[in-house]
Amino acid sequence: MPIAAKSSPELVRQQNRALVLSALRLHTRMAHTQISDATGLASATVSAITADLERAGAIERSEILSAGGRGRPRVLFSQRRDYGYLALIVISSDSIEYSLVDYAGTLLDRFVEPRGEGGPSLFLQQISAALQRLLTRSRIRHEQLLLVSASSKGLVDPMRPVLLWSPVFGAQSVDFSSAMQPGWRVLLNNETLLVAGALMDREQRQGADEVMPLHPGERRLAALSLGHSIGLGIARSSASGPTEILAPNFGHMLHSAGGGLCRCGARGCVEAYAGFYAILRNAFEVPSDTVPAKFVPVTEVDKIAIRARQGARQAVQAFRQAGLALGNGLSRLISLHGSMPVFITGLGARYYDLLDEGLRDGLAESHVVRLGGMPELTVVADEPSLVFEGHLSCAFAVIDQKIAGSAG
Amino acid sequence: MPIAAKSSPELVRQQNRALVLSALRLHTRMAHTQISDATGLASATVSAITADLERAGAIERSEILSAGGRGRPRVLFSQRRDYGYLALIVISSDSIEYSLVDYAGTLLDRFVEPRGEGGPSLFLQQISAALQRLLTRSRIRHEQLLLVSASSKGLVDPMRPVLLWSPVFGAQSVDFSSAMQPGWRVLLNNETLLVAGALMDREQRQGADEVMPLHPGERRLAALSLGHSIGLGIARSSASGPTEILAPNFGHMLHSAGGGLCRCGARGCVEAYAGFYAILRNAFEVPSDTVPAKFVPVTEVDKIAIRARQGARQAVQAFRQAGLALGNGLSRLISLHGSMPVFITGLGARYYDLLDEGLRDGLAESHVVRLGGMPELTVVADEPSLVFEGHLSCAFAVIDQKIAGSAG
DNA sequence: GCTTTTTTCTCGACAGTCGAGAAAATTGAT
DNA sequence: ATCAATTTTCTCGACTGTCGAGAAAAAAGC
Repeated sequence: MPIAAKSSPELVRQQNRALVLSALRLHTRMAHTQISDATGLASATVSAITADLERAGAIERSEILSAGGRGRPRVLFSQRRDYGYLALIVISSDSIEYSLVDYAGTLLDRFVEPRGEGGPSLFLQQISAALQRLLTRSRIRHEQLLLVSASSKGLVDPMRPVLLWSPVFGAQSVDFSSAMQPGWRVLLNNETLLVAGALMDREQRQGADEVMPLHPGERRLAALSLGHSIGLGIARSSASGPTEILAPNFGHMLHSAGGGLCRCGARGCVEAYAGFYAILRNAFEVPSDTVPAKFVPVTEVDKIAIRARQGARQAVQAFRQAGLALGNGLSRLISLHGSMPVFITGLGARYYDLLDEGLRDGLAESHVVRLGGMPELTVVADEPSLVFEGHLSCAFAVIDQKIAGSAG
Repeated sequence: MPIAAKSSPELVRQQNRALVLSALRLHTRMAHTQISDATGLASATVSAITADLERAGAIERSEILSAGGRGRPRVLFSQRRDYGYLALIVISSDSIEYSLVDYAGTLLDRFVEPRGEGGPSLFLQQISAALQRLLTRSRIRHEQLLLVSASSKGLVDPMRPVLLWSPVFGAQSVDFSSAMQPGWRVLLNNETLLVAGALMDREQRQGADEVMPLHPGERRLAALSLGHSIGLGIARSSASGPTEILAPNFGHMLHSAGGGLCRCGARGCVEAYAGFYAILRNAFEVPSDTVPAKFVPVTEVDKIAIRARQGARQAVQAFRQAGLALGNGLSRLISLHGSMPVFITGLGARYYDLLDEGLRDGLAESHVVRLGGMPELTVVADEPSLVFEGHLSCAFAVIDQKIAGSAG
């Protein structure tokens, strides 16, 4: 019931250890004095903490000494690459990508498997076997795996690693913890949530080129991923506490009551207007209560886009419909979450020229936008890299937190 | 740029002082041992902190000793009523209520003024004069006023005490800090936000009848205020950090693109279907692009409700329309903020029997509700008390935070 | 080889929490 | 009355933190 938890000197040390680790994550190599400047901690405190972390095996002194200038040469600290390893699982509708990453964040191995047939339990068995393979290929022992980080489109339980709804399995929930070896911790996040996290990370990294110990204040952004399905992630870096990221159910938020039939079985979802299958449906004037296509090759949508760019009325309309649905949806997002810049990504971002007008019109209809102005809309390419960055960011945040807590 | 701020022993003490103050706020009178149990702090620490706070003049030892039982009698700590005072301003569309409250939270004085004519600057002058009167009537010196806490319907800047949009002044922004004497701090919140805060407080108070130092985990709720305009507040008590409350722009979120004309000038807002004027408009089959009535007496809506309860088709439809708009809106809230119980309050809550069906139908249309189930819907009476409680809760949180920071 | 310069490291002071036990104050039994 | 029992409050020393200052280290320049 206490409004806040009690505090103690041990917690202070924990917090400051985490602070040092996060600074090191940002700059990869730092000297004693740099750490002190970046964190605002006194030099003596930095000494104590780096000693802790060195003893715990998480960081090490680099051999490379920074040359130039006179005076005692700096000794650089950096993460110990072999402190432990991280397995990433990027799940898409037709394949699964597995990656192995060391504690310094460098990619060691990667392979892609086509996604097998069958229900959740077979799916989890496939993943379990692939993880096994990932480790044996690089001769990594089980205990060295710090964390497994998985991502998928769909709705994820914010607390447990359970997929509550996904394009492939629908409402059949998938519990990833059951695919893990005993002792492994697993993280499951929505894919676009990771994109939002990565974008926020990039912004903060950019803002902190010069070492600045100032507080950034509140900062928010949204990532909108366009494709067969529609994903949205929000990142909020509040002044107090760590940045918070969430993936609301944007794609299946109600766009228009009693509207087009969606893959999820409901009617009028945003996705039923802006997903690839919806664009296809509208472009060919198929009745909007037609059961959606299971899968639409991008080349099909590309064809419609070409026709639209040539001015074909129905194709133009299909994209405009999609833009309007997205714009109305974003206006609701802003109504309920406040204004924030929106970054548009995913396969569908290549049609942004066709979506833009409808999107802006859809936004402009609402009170908040008329009042607070149009949010910044930016197209950002290379979603896969963003997903990768997001995985690292989330996973290492968890891992470093644990190190800070245990390393005494 | 640091992901989190650095920590230090001084901050620990600050945090723990705030903890003790909040415990005292909850239980009003506590003995040394009770404080220790409730906060989880060691007895010795409690001694040090109570000494601090006593010296600062924020708390005092009660004369009343708890009788019964043997052993050394407890000495009870409680807030010093005359530590300072709090002025509350509750703004509604036709009047303004001023209240004076002491540091223990008891109401000392209250009066209501009809709201004058004129623009923002006259409005602020009126408030300034009334505040002056509030203080002189109770012989309170300026320095004894710890905080001014104001509330209004409409959209409030989350950082500064500025009303960005209000039913009366529209988009003419009103900066409350300019109505304050130098040195006064002012808090401005949306009215329904305060209701949400108060409801969350009640829940936590209820859960903590027995002293329990356990963490409550994440808890969320929404307050929906029905009336001439539609207000929504969300309270989130996360495990880390204090409970967060926000008032998104729900009433003017887009309900239906190109729909009924709203007071705000936009089309298709939730309010343009569920506000009193909208119910009136629909009940009399007035075209939905008619400029809304400035003010609708409740008795008018009461009459429609009576007709609806007698089965008059058009009246029933008007309430059903309102219910649907609210239901669709809440489904979007849940899509973007996750599922949470909704508490319905405000003058319009008396028509809940007429709204319920449309509301549930409007909710049921969406994917999230089909997946996660219908949220709990509860009607809660006596909105003014909730607003008052919310004021106290927010204001004292700020005040106690400052005391914890400064009392050395 | 010595000074200058820059960085790292170490030491003592200070602030905070905690557990244990002393001190205080009341009840109840002798 | 007096004294033991009981319960609460208070105090003291141990421990863990952070911090500033200055010592120690190590390279560059003269």
